[in-house]
Amino acid sequence: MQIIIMSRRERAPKQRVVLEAIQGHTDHPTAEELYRELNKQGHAISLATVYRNLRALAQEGKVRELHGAGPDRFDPNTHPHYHLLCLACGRVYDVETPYQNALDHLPLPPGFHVHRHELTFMGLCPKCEETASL
Amino acid sequence: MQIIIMSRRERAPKQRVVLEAIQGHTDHPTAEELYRELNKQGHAISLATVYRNLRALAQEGKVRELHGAGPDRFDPNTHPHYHLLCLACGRVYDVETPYQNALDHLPLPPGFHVHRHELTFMGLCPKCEETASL
DNA sequence: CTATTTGCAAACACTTTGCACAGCA
DNA sequence: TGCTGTGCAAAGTGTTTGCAAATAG
Repeated sequence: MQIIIMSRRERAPKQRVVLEAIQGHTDHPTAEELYRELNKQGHAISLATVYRNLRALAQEGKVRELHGAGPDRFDPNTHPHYHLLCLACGRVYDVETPYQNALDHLPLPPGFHVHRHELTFMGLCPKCEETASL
Repeated sequence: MQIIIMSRRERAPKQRVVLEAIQGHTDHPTAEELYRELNKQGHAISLATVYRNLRALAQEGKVRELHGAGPDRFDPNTHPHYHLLCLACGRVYDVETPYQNALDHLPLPPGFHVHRHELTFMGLCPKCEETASL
């Protein structure tokens, strides 16, 4: 059990708000998307603060940054896991497949050391598979 | 010795120059790096043209675009293969490991279709493994 | 002559930063 | 008081684009 005593207000309220917002997502939102969502919900917060807190949370290991074409996306799921990028719409989905530890122990040229790997499947999502011309 | 006969001039000379330049690399250069290299070698070419031709070559499948933190990188090796990103210096290396076809046939929720996958190992390169504080 | 390619500079998309102020200890 | 967090606008980085000039067919 944990007892939390706050002397009244908290230290970095916007960071908590950003973290809670992204934790409500499985769809890997961009900073801009979170910013718009928060303001729509009545939280007065600037885009710069959303960026600052997302990057800070990433440093602390509480969210993960995803790079690709277009703006960076953020993932509240920090467990090792994989993604599927829809080649038609650009959305990023989580993939349940267990982390393939073996891949981190493949033989490599001397001097190289693998900490972990990232695996992204490229394909089509249900929403796009019919429409797809690609 | 090489004898070159051209019917006079060619269609998109700068594109050929860009392609040849990147084909001389295994280190996944950025557009800026290629631009500087070419001009150093005496080819008058603009950065915009380097970008335009790299993107065009990518569409034609003659080079591959790599996204990550910082500027996009370009890879003349279009065969399916993997990369190692050095977490210390940011350089990207090719990894010889054979393409794991099995990964493209893992069970997924209905409606998802995998075309291929991209796998990036994160770790340290020989140049950084000693220096590494990370 | 018409279509394509290029350079240049401007525009653009995304992200970070300087600074002044507000909030908390 | 002094340190941290925030907003705002400006600056920064990486990339694309409009347009006119050059070049190819």
